[in-house]
Amino acid sequence: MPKVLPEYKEEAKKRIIAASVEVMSEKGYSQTTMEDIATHLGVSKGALYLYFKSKEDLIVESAKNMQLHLSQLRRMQTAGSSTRDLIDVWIEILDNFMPFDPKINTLYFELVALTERNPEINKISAKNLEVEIEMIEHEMTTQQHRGLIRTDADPRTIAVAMISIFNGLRLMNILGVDRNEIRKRWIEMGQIMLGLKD
Amino acid sequence: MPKVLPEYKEEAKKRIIAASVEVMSEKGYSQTTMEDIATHLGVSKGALYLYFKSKEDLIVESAKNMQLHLSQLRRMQTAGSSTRDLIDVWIEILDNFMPFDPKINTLYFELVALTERNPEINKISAKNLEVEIEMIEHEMTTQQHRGLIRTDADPRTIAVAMISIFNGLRLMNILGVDRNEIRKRWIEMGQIMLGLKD
Amino acid sequence: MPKVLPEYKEEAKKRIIAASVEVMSEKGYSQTTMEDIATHLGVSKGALYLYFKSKEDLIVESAKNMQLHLSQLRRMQTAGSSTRDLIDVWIEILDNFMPFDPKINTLYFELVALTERNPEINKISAKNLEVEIEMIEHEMTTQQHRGLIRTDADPRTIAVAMISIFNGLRLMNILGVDRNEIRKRWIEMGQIMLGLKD
Amino acid sequence: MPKVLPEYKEEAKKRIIAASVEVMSEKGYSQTTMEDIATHLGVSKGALYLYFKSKEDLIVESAKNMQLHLSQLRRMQTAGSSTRDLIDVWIEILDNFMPFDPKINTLYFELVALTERNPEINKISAKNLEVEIEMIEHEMTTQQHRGLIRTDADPRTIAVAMISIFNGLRLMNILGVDRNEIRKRWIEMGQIMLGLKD
DNA sequence: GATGAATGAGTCTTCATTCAT
DNA sequence: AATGAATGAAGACTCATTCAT
Repeated sequence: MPKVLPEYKEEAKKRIIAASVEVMSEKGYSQTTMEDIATHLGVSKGALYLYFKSKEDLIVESAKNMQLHLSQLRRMQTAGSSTRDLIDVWIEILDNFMPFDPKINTLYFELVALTERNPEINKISAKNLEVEIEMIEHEMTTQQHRGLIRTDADPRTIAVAMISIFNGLRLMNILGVDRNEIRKRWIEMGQIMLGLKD
Repeated sequence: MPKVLPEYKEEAKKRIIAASVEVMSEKGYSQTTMEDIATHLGVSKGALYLYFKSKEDLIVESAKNMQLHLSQLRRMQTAGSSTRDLIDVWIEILDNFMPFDPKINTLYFELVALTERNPEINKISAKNLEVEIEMIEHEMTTQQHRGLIRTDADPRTIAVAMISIFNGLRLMNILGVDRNEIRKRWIEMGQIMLGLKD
Repeated sequence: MPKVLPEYKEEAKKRIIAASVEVMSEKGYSQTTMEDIATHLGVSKGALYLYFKSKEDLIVESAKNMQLHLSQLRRMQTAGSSTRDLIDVWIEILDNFMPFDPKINTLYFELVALTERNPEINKISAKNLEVEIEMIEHEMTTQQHRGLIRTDADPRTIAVAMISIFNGLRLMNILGVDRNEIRKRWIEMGQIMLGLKD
Repeated sequence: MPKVLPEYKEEAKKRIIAASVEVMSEKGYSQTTMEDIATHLGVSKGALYLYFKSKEDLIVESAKNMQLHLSQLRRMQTAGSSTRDLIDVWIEILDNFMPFDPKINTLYFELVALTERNPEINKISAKNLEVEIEMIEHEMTTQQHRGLIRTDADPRTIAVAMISIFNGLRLMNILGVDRNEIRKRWIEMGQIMLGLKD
């Protein structure tokens, strides 16, 4: 009587994606085999194909999943208020969303790269990016009106700066730059961008 | 009959690396086969093994080669002088070193990712990055002494910002952000970072 | 609670065989999976194993089932009488037993082929064939005595001819020979074989 | 200097096809793996892919190859002359072209079946068949003019009869009918069809 | 130096079959 | 009786690598 419970199927997919991301983080995207993922989960290879129709499909879903982290940024934004120092929000963004494990950031770049050959996800990612920029831009506009940050800069530029710097620091993390160094520079770059220096 | 003339051998290697980068830009690193590269060059697969002892080896060399572009940045720096507006130097950096072809930037990320699993290149890249930061930092210090840029920021922070932003914009290029938009934001970010606003 | 009612079980088997033949006609024997058959029936794969202990078993039963069509030929024979033109009987055999759908004839050949690797069915089929030949031979003998067909031919030869031609025309159907062309040739071949010309 | 010598490549393909037909005759088309064929040839699996881009491709070529036997029938025809009894030509056709090995005939039917799902070969086979019919038809017409065979039958019908019977007898061979029985019936059917009785 | 040919380990994918519920 | 889920043994195909010529 019970047809496939969608919840169960979704649940299983999520677990597979999680395993997939874990293994890919460890071995690298192109070195990861279906076998690896299955073993990691303790199931048979065949089982993976009950939930994803191909490796490509699984990778694409995993990639979409990683994007989520990025787009969760938005939740943070509205937390900013006059009562808290704005720079604290800036700092929290790093602390909450930067995976300081180089393997994760490496995988992030691998999947972005993958994206370039897969128009479908490229579109999604591009859309996500735009939404993100607009979200931050909107927030910056608000803060400008409140007189809490510099008003001599296009709020969109500040948004683009924040995201670019964040991703640029991922790369530095991969290349071994120290976590504290990254954090310190992130903070000072924030002060400059937001105009909080002096 | 003398041993292989080193010059010739080096010449050949360079051509292979160039072909390799070209093909990888087009098809993606993990999709590129030795066959592809050989075909692109019009030689046999076997020939590649006369110059590189494995695919890994070839890729590593190709990766090193791509880093060059980045490290050429240094040449630019000393071009900055009081007679020219500093922002022009900043702009030239983008114009000269940003490959606006998403495929190239994608490959750049793929190779950085590759790096993470290959300690050897990771070390080299890390070293290159550090040299670069120091170079820019030194330049910024000079400019601060001349009073041409903001003095209320750690010159190393400015260096890190420049590089981070640059790489962050590579990602935006991959995700389809318009070239003009990127250029426009780069300029304004430069003005902010260097303290040239108003 | 009594054992499975044999009638029910037989009923179910028949339905599965029918579905199996249908699907195999469409996709070809070797391309047909248990999944296909189950889906076609709207049951689970596991259910098939309640009635057949293996795919091989199911196929063998399906093959036997197809042979039936062939052996039904016998019913026709006695229909021939002096009052009706014998050629009409000949024609009816084609009209009643030739499946003009190439897919069916293709499956017929596939199953005959399958037979060759399965001694069990091969024996059965061989037996069926022999029975058939004898049946027709007997009929032909009767007609010869009545003086309704040529008497200068071994009645068994006529029987073999009828069956061979019938099967040879299946092949022509598969290769796209037009239905009317086939029918027309069948009739003239009948006239020749039975000696009804002029 | 020597690019692939087409002769060599063709030579290799032929050997592979021959092995393929041999193994398929033995194990059946759908049970034959690339591994089987490679092993039979004493080469690696990979080698097969140097000559055929897929198993499908190899099978199709093998199928085409089998058709050749059929279409060689034409060579026989013109051999018929008034000086030799026509029935001898008829007999030679069986003796030369009927593979009395049930395995071969089985494979023949399997490949015909395969054909039905592959429009490309189906077209070729249909064309071959038509050519064959016309060839025989033409021959029969000639013989009719010479007064050597019955003139009260459409020569095309005789052609269709010959081919149908031939293929129908393949099936009997598969089902275990004795070689001598087949030969005997073939001869008498020939006499009837050609009108050589009495 | 260069190549055509061959290799074989590795990978994805399919599918008959089993089994707990 | 029936099913959803899982299994694992194949099997097609790829590709880095080797090597005789």
